[in-house]
Amino acid sequence: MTTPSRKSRQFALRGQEILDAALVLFQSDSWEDVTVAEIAQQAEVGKGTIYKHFASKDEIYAQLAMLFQRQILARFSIIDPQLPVIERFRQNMCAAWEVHLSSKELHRVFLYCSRSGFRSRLSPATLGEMLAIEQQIAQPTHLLIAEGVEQGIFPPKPLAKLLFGAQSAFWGAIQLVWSGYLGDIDQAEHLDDLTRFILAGLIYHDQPIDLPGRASA
Amino acid sequence: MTTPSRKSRQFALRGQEILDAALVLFQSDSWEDVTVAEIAQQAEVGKGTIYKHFASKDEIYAQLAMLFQRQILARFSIIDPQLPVIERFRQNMCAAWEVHLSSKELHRVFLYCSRSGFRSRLSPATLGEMLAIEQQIAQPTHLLIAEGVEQGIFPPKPLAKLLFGAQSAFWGAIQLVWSGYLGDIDQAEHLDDLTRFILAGLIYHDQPIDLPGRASA
DNA sequence: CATTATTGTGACCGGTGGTCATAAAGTCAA
DNA sequence: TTGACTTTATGACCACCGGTCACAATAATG
Repeated sequence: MTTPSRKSRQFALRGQEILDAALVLFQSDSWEDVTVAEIAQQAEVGKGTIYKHFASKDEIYAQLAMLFQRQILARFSIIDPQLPVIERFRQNMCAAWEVHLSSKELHRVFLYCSRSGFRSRLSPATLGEMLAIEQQIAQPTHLLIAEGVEQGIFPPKPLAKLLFGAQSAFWGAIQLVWSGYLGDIDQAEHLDDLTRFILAGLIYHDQPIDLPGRASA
Repeated sequence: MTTPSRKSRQFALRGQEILDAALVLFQSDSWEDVTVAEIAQQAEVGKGTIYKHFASKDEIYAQLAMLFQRQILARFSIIDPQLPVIERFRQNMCAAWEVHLSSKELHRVFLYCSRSGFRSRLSPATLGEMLAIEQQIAQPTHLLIAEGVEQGIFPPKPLAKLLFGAQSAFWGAIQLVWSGYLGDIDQAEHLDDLTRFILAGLIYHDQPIDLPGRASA
């Protein structure tokens, strides 16, 4: 039982090699043009072999995207749960941000797989797997905001509403920064600004109109 | 000069018909699978004709995306410039939101064309055209925030920083809402939440940590 | 070693975006 | 009306892609 029969271990290894080969080719800027045949060549296997390991090219993308998601999850798990809510929130964002920074290839594939156009043509099994991981990723933030509401740091609004804003801003920022529209400010500063923005959006979510004591400026 | 020679007018008309035909087919959920041959059939022209009007299939996507952008621009221009900053900001967001709501097809194509993977394979000419429109779209928000800073409504931070948060949140929200992850709340409520969130993020951008007087809740 | 089960392979297929020689249609001077 | 000439329309054709499958190679079993 602990022995997946030696042969199947080697089989699994081949699968990894194929994913690795794909990732190497995806470093190129024209990564969307990489063909299955090229992946096969890079992995030193026949093209048919690829389809013994993955049902489709999209499945390769999906597996890489899930690898990326699991990296985020792993990065979340090392955050000290004793820290105050705001600090944990900060570290949470920083963790996700860093993972996105850590591998341009995985980041790109992840974004590619996040489009609903991609998901709609994914097999139900793989789609379910992805959604499950995504739920795991969302949970820490979910709990964090709930805790913040309990402690009176965030306004007592429905969780869904608070999450919506925070998620939107983070998600949008990731895409904006990596799309290269804005090249001047560096990444770390972006994260700091984003954190400020999101925390302000959460904390002052119910009182945006009464201006703070700045009208004198 | 005012007469583009009758013939060329009909030629331009054909181009429009092709775009219209494409848009009809893009209503389908599997719109990414629509082929050039199908568009030709829908437009009642030969496939080769399509390539007399558009350099590539991507060019068709791009033209539709730009149509969408021009709709946003038109919607912006009817906002009363006399209104106070915050109200104009609200209407600005509402305008963009409504355009996104108004046509699922155009919205989808627009998102598709926003991916950097798409832009990188676009012809420099068309890309430049798109960027120009995007700059026009961004300008009202840019000016609005600058005005808000002048009036002391928003903190005196660099425009780029304030814009970054606002843009991120809006962009992310659009994608989140339309991806169908969250199905319960209706669109109008989403917009209201988002507006609150963004305004709070802007107004309180520099003082997120000193908690407001709510710790009693 | 023979038998069986599993994994690897590349020739092959349907279909796609894109091209191009040719046909059709329009324009205009005489 | 005609005929020379320019612009627009067309579908057969091409290269290439993702995906399949009959068969070869290899490993496990007895």
